[in-house]
Amino acid sequence: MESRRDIFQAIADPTRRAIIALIAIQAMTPGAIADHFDTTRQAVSKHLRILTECDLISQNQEGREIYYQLEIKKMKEIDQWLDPFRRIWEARFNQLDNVLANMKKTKK
Amino acid sequence: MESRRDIFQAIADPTRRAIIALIAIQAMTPGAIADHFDTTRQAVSKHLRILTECDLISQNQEGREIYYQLEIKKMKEIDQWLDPFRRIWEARFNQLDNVLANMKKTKK
DNA sequence: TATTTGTGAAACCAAATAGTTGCACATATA
DNA sequence: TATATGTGCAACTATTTGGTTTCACAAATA
Repeated sequence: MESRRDIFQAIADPTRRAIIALIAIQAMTPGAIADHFDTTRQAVSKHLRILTECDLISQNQEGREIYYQLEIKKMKEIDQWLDPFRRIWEARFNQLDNVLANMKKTKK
Repeated sequence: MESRRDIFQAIADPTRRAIIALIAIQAMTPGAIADHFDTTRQAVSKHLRILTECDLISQNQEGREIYYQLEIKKMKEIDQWLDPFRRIWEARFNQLDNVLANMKKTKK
């Protein structure tokens, strides 16, 4: 039923964020990933499904083992969403810079 | 009861992301914000409550009107979470750079 | 071949979520 | 003062979520 998954919804869950961080270093099998958490392997499997649905991760079958890896380029979409806000906080920072510069001038 | 809110959970909802983008430009009242959406004012009010709980927005009362504004510095936390991943995709990009450089060399 | 291992999927469940309607209350305005 | 306006909060509801248990099945291994 869930046709289109959302990245932001995907990274909302702390376990999924941990999975992302884990497989960012190197591809891992569901079993190996599950060993890092308190939940069952099946719960991890569901998380992997959700992450796959929004293309944040991809799989690579080797025999009966399936290695999941992070699709790092998909993470860029979050970065892109952040971009206009980044511009705002950089502007604020520059304003602060000006304030400091003026303080220096006044001191002189 | 909701002790600690999570930024990632907060930005998971598309309406909340739209609210964030809206008040990033300038502070707005709940009524004015609600005019931009199909939902009721009360629903927007609940979203504002959630965004407030994780310090993504702050309020400023003026008479009977309450102006909500984005706490841009809180957005930086998302940027910081992204940081290790950013390092990864930049490394990939550099690798690609090397490939291109080598192709040039070979061509020569 | 029989068994173990690695995996996904279905069925079920408690809790959380996003929305609604209805209310209370303070601040403007007539 | 009476009324209109701006707001938050409580109660209720349908849906989604993250988890579990149980099962099916293919690939290794004895």
